[in-house]
Amino acid sequence: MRYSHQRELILREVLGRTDHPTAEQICTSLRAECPRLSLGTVYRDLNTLVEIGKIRRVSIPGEADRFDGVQACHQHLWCRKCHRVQNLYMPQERLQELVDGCPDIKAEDYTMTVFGLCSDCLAAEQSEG
Amino acid sequence: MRYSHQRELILREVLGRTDHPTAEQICTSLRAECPRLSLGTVYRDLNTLVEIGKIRRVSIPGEADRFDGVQACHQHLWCRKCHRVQNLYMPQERLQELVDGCPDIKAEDYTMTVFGLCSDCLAAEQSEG
DNA sequence: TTAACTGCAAATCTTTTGCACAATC
DNA sequence: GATTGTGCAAAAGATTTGCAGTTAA
Repeated sequence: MRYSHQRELILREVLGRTDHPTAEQICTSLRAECPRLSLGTVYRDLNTLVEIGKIRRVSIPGEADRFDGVQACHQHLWCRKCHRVQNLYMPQERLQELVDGCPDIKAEDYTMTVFGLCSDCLAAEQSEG
Repeated sequence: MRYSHQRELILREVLGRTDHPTAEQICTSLRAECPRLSLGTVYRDLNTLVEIGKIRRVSIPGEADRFDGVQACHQHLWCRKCHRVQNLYMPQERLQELVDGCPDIKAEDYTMTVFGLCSDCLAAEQSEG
C-alpha cells in the first residue's frame, strides 16, 4: 500500500478523538486543514483502515457508522437520550469465554452494544429527581 | 392500537420463520397472499412490532436489517461466508452480569454479534481439508 | 364518523462507484 | 512511467415520509 496524505490525516483524526465520529464528521473536521477533501475519499480510506485493523467500525442500528481508534478492547453503549456512544470496559476474558463456548461455529470477532443511558444522562436524570 | 390485517400477516411471517428475513424478503414472501402489500407498510409495521416488543431487529453492519421473533434470549452469529445469521445461545445470566457490572450507566438492553463461520460453513471447510 | 392504517411515489440518508486527473513509488 | 489514490458527481441501497384513499372501531 502506497502512502497517502489523506489517509494519514483520517487515521490521525480517528485516533485523536474519543467521541466516535462519523465519516461526515471526520470529513467536516479535516476540511479545516484539507479543504478539498471529499466524503467519498473519507469513506474509502475509513474502509481501508478498518480492513488493515488500524481502526474499528462502530455500527448503531439506524445511524451512520462511527469510527474508533483501537486501543484496549472495549464494548459500546449507545445512549438513547443524547445519542452519543460511550466506551464500556468489561472483563474481556469473560466475554471471550462465552463466545468461545458456542459450539460448532468458528468465532473470529464479536461486538457487544448496550442500549440505555450514558453516565452523563443518568447523572442528569438522577439529579432531576 | 387498532387491528390491522397487514400487521398481523407480518407478525405471523416473522414468528414463523427462523432465517431472520429482511423487510424486502418479508414483503416479497407475503405478496403471495397479499399482492398489494407495499414495502413502506412492511417497514412501518416492523418498526411498530419492534417497539411493542413482539419482534426484534437484528442489525448487521452494511446490510439491511433483519427481523427475528423473540423467543428465548439469544445472540447472533453473522457468517462471513454464506452471509446468513445464526442464533447463538450463551448463558444469559452471565452476559447480563457483565452488562450490569458496568459502572455509572443504566443498561436497558444489549445485543452481541459474533462474526465468523456458521456451523454449516465450518463443517464444509473442515471436510474440504 | 373519525382516527389509524395502507399503497404509492417521492424524498432522505448513508455509502459506493465510475471516471478523469493527481500523486506516489 | 505505471499504478494507486483522489475529487467530484452520479448511482445505489435502505428506510422514511407525505398524501390521498381505505379500513377498523
